[in-house]
Amino acid sequence: MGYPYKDIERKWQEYWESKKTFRTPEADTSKEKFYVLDMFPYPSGAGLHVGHPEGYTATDIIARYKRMLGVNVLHPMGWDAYGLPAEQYAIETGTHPRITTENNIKRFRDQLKALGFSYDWDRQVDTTDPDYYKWTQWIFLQLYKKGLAYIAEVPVNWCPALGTVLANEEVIDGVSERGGHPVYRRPMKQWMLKITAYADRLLTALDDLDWPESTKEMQRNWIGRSEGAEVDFPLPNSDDKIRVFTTRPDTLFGATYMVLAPEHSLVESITSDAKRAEVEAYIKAAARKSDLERTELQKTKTGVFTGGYAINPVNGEQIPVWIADYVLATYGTGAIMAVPGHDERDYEFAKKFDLPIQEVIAGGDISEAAYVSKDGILVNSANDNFSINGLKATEAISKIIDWLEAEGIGQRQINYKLRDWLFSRQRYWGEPFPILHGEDGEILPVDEAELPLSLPEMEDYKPTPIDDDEKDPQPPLSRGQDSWKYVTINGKKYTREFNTMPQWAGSCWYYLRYVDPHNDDQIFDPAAEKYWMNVDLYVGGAEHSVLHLLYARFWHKVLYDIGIVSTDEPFKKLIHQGMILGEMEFTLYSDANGNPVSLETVEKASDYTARKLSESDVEKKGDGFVWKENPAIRVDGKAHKMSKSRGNVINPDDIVESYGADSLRLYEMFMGPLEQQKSWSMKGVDGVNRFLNRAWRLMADEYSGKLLDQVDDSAATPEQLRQLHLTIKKVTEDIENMRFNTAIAQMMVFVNEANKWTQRPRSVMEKFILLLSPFAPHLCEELWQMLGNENTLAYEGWPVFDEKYLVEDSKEVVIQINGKVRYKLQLPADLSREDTEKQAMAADRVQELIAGKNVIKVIVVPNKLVNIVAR
RNA sequence: GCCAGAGUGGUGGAAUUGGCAGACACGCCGGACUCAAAAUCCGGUUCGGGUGAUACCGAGUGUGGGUUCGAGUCCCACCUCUGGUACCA
Repeated sequence: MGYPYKDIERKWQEYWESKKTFRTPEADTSKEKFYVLDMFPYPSGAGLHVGHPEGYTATDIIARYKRMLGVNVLHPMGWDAYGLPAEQYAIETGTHPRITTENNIKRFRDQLKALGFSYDWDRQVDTTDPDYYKWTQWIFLQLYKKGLAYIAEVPVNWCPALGTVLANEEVIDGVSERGGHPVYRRPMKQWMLKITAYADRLLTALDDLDWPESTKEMQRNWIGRSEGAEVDFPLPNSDDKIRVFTTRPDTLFGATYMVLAPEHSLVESITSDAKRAEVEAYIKAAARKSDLERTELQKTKTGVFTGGYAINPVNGEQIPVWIADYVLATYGTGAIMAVPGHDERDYEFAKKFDLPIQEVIAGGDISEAAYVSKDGILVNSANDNFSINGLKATEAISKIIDWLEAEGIGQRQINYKLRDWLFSRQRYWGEPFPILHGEDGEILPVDEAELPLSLPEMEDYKPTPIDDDEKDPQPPLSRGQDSWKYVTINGKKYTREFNTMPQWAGSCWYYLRYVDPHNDDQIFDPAAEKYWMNVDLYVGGAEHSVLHLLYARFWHKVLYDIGIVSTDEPFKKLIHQGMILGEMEFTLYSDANGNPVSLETVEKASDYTARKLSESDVEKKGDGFVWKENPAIRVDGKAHKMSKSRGNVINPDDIVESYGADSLRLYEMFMGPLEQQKSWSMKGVDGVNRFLNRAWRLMADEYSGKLLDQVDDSAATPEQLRQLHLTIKKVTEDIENMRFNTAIAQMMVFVNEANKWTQRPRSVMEKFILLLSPFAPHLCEELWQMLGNENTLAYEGWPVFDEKYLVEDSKEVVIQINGKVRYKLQLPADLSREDTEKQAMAADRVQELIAGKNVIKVIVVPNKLVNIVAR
């Protein structure tokens, strides 16, 4: 039933492919360009998910629209193909990850082609292709040469289950982002990238980006700039000092004790003999905790006294030094001055261990809780030659820093939460580092001419299980063939680096390779880069708000500094498509005896049995839903994330099969605003499919596909032109603003109107087809051809809106009395303010409504409304 | 806790300079076509009054206040939800 979408879609996909309709035009500086980019997918074995076509359809509409405006469009697609699943599959089955990856890529590409996206497939990139990762390795060498890549023995996030270390950004709530395995801290020798050198630039450049505010804010928080001071606390009987970082040096007089991170280098020397056993036990226990345990146990503070003291430099008091794991070794100096009166964490710690609490800011009550404020006045903050008493915090901060600097015991300091990027992984399926290690510890970069450095062939891809805490685990590449592992240069023996790069490496710069993807001699032709960059529109999921988008910006800035790219930032405008949830589900809970219970009583769903209800079993009541059989019982109504275990996954292939690609595209755009989270509805797919059928039947016979007699060369009526131009205006504006749902709504209005016409002028219908074509390209190409056009419509001029067709002789003017609509009047268009008021007041109905009242005021908005204020 | 965003019919959502709340679609109800069903077409559909049917009246955009001739839209306070983040000194 319905229009023959299957034949049409196959036909046009073959046409576009064989004619290379969407080949990217050559860089031509005399022509405007538009670079519209999707976040390239990881080609997983599960195939395409309905979330993918959401963003891809949006960018495809923009790309097709821009082409019709005569703009040169770059609209590419590729594969972020390194990653754990292919490797894990290889470990289980022995299939080489390259094979798995190739198969998955083929499947993904077929699925994307079946959706009619206008990608230039000749420009596809694949991060696992040696022709591509050659240049990923090349960029790494540039980073190394700039001193931005270094090896360091650092505390890392070690994930035993994955057999690899992870970047801070890949650890969420103490478990790995992929797989949710526990993560432990341990020191290891690893490659690091000095992203911290770019912290300030990464932060300030955010202000000028046309990005979602939430994403910019997340990056700001992640970079975490804070201004303050470093202050030295001398130790008695020693030349050592404990240096702390604080954002509140104004509270220095309130520092009554100090805390070091358990890993701090001074812990050993400061600890008294009497406390040594206790301190060592605490350090060991802290090291053993996973980040997850550390996070979970954060409610209660732990720590031990070292037996040592330090001297508060502003008042000479000896204060005790503790160690506690609430102080992080990786932030600031790994040590803090504790001001329990004015910091919640220090307050809690001081209460628990009965440490003194000193008030230095008046205005709060520190007998119950810390008073954390910058509004109070400083008290108890003076020594023999210095005082900040009576000042507000902001003034006191700068005054005391000046004093500290003059005395040589402290200075202004800016700190960032951002850490250097841990860049090596103990995995097989990743880019090998182009680095050689001499036996004497020499680090020798591989000559650029020898790139790409390919992965060695191996049979066993398993990560090495950690055998003891002392030795660093050896990555899989250490088990490669000797011919790969060992290199002799000028008689000197070298061993290759056995770590591989993280998955983020390839995605840090793929958007640059698209401008010139087959260049063997250089990373890309600078002229092509200059023409196509920046990316004008970048669409992808919000889950990449920090990781990918921060790393890519970092690499881009480095490439800019060494003159490889011409812009400081890669992505001018960024949009996140909202997640698509499964269909709305209603759940009724029953207790152990099988009696249905109301939602309020269900605390842990596991104690109750859940039963799915259909929409017809429930009824809306108040904020929620109740069970129709017993309206006293509230049921849970919610849309959930699509997941295999929940069984609510929608496969795009099935939708294409039973409704066609155009319906899927249109539905995903019609669901609601692109950025918003939405839940799937099969009924909604029916709706847009019905619309496409109606559009088809305006022009073509449903079954034979022949052009209808009503479509002819007759002259368009003013009403037809009005409807058409209304639609041109609305659709054009909505595409520009990426409001696809309302653009589609307007086209539905047009189809409903046109359905009533007995004659449908070809000139009008052609324009409508062009408007619809970015959304439903297959259907429109077919109709376009049926109307007698020979070529693809992909490069036809976009219909131009003309105001003159919308001019009306008369306008409906709303008459309000005291702000309420009471009457409507048809008045000549562009009537003056005075005449509008005169006509409105003259109307019989208006006189009737204001009879017996005093007219106090009349507000007139010409062509629109008259509000009569009467008492 | 903190940061960001959002609360509109039975449902998804419209209403971007304050000016007819509910476009468009789903669902539902009624009708046409049909032996029947599907598909399709036509009409109705915020809620509550009111009417034979219109007309008409009242209420209504999370809650409470405010500004205004006029508030979904602006201001203040609060509630709920979604996403992010969490000992960052």
